Amino acid sequence: MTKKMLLKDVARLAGVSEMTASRALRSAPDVSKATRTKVEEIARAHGYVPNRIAGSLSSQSVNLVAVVVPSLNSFVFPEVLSGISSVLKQSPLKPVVGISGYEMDEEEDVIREMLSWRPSGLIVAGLEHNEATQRMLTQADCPVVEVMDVDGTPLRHCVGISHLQAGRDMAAQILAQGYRRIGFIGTKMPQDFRARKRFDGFSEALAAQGVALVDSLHYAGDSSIATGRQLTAEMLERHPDLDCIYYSSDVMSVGGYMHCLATGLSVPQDVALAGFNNLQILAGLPLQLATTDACRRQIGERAAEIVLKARESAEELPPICETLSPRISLGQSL
Amino acid sequence: MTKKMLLKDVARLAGVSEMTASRALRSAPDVSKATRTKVEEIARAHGYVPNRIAGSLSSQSVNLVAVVVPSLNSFVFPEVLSGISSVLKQSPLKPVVGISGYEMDEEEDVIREMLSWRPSGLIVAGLEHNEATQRMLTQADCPVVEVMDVDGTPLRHCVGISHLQAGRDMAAQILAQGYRRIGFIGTKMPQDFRARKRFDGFSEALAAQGVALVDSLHYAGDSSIATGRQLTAEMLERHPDLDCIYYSSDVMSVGGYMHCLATGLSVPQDVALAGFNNLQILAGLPLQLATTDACRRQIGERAAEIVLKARESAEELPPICETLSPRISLGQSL
DNA sequence: CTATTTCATGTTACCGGTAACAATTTCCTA
DNA sequence: TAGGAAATTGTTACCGGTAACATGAAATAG
Repeated sequence: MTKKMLLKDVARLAGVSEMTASRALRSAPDVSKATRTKVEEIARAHGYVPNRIAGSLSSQSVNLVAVVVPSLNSFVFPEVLSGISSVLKQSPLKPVVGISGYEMDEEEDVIREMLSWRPSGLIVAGLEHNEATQRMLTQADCPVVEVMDVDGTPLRHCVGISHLQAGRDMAAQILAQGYRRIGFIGTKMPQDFRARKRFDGFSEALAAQGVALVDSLHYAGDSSIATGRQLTAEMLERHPDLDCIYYSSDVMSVGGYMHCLATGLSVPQDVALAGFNNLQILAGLPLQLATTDACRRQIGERAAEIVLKARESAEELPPICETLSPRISLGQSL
Repeated sequence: MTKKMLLKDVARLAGVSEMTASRALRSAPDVSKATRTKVEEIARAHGYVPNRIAGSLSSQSVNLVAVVVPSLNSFVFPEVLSGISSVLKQSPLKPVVGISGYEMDEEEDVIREMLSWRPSGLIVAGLEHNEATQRMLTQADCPVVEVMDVDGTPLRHCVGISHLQAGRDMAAQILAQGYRRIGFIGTKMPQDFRARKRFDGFSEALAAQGVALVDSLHYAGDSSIATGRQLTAEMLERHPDLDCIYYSSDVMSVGGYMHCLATGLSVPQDVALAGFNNLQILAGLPLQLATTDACRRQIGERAAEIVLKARESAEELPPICETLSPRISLGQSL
């Protein structure tokens, strides 16, 4: 109705000072029941929406936690987010998401933008950042938690799994099952450091057993079922004798499985398949595909807990680095 | 290094006034090349991150566009978001996402929170909001665009498709193919108004041709391939003679297809399947499933364009309501 | 060489709340 | 019923920038 309701308008209408109105609306203590009710009523009736910009500037506190992830399409980050949200719900903090697009410079911009709002915490995927970003994160006056990955040097707090080890472990499983003619298919490979680490751990562990990768494909584009299928077809055409393919993501291994379904190859008899992440799309397939659970939800939860703990403690929290243990499930495809 | 760099610190170090430093960092006009360079250098060297809270309070402008969607898990909203982002990239505006969880009261909270930051625009999925939310949106002093759906009364601007019509159209296609024993499977049905509308349009159009739905399942939980498979199994057990199932989402129809693969039913000979959204997961399957493209990306783009246009125009933009035309693709499953 | 612009920089006030502290009122207790 | 603690409300200053206007310096004109 009216132009803009300000706190002073609410206060005037309620016949109290701005300060009292402010306290009433924030349900701060030291306001009489009667006054509080009256102020709240008036505020509601007039659709007053407090200006948090002013409030935050004055109180020097912002109830937001910045969360920076590479992408929302990949099926993997929504679950991290959901872990974060569920923990933050017990607090006044709210998550705000920024997308870095697997690009360090984009990440720098996004993080600068988020920090410029002085959030109460920052959760960022990955340990790899450009120099400017590292400076910002080090100097940020809020807790910073790097998540997903622990292979590297955390700036301070860190929650994740070792992707190198995940790659090695899957290699061990695959070797244990007797496969020897093995291929690897990955996406976003120059930019997705974690996929890269899995690849490194994987091929290293194979090599340690005297097994060389027969073929590997590093596709620059996004992962999708369609590309998984496409790349699998290509690889199997080049090497019809492959007995196992390890993918950088479940999305891709599902694509590989679709190729097998479409061409009548039987899994794992003709070719074994293994992915990574334990995505929801694996559930419900006719065949259970091998994968590694990346503990995504748990990572989100722990990261949020660290932010909360840091907020509560008076002095700066000592660095925390949590390494979670991903679980491999062999399913029926290995 | 130092505690907190403020603009005044940068200014002092550069030997200029705060105002000049401010202008230099915002690349405002009226600053000499030399001064600008110097200020920028000092700011960068000391890792100065401007305080946008203060800046926005003073300039009464916030370069953020609030985007409120029900969920990020459903595979459908990331693409809307991506349309929004791509358009906003040509402007200084940045999207900020909020999740309403298919709950009107949660939506109210999220929208209040977002509006309290005084964004330059608000894009919200759906036309259904509780009363308090409607009031807020009406009184908001920024352009508000309701997206995805046009079946209802937009508050002001609106971009979407008619889900009622989408349901009717799919019914027509299914009837045209000669199917008569038809079932429907939907999820989130009390809360997902758009799925509900498709169902209504669908059954209405069938009824108009004298065909009654043989069975329909309204599942409260989230849609997933696994539940799609599960519910399909249940429905086919109850009604082995069904010749076609229409799902509220492609995720579910993929689940149905998985059931058929697993049990040896052939699609569409034994049972025809149709979904909705034209999600990316459909690509790469051995069989192309029938679906309706919901124009998600385009919806995001147009919504963002409306926000930009409203921002540029001096007076308030007249209401815009754009109805996009979803395209059905029959694929090979009908 | 002075008057008039133009360009670059500085000054002042204010954005809309809230912390900190002061003042007032209410409520007890002796 | 006075005196003091407790509960409530008000006053003042300030958060960290930026708009608007004022000022000073350099450039162009006559």
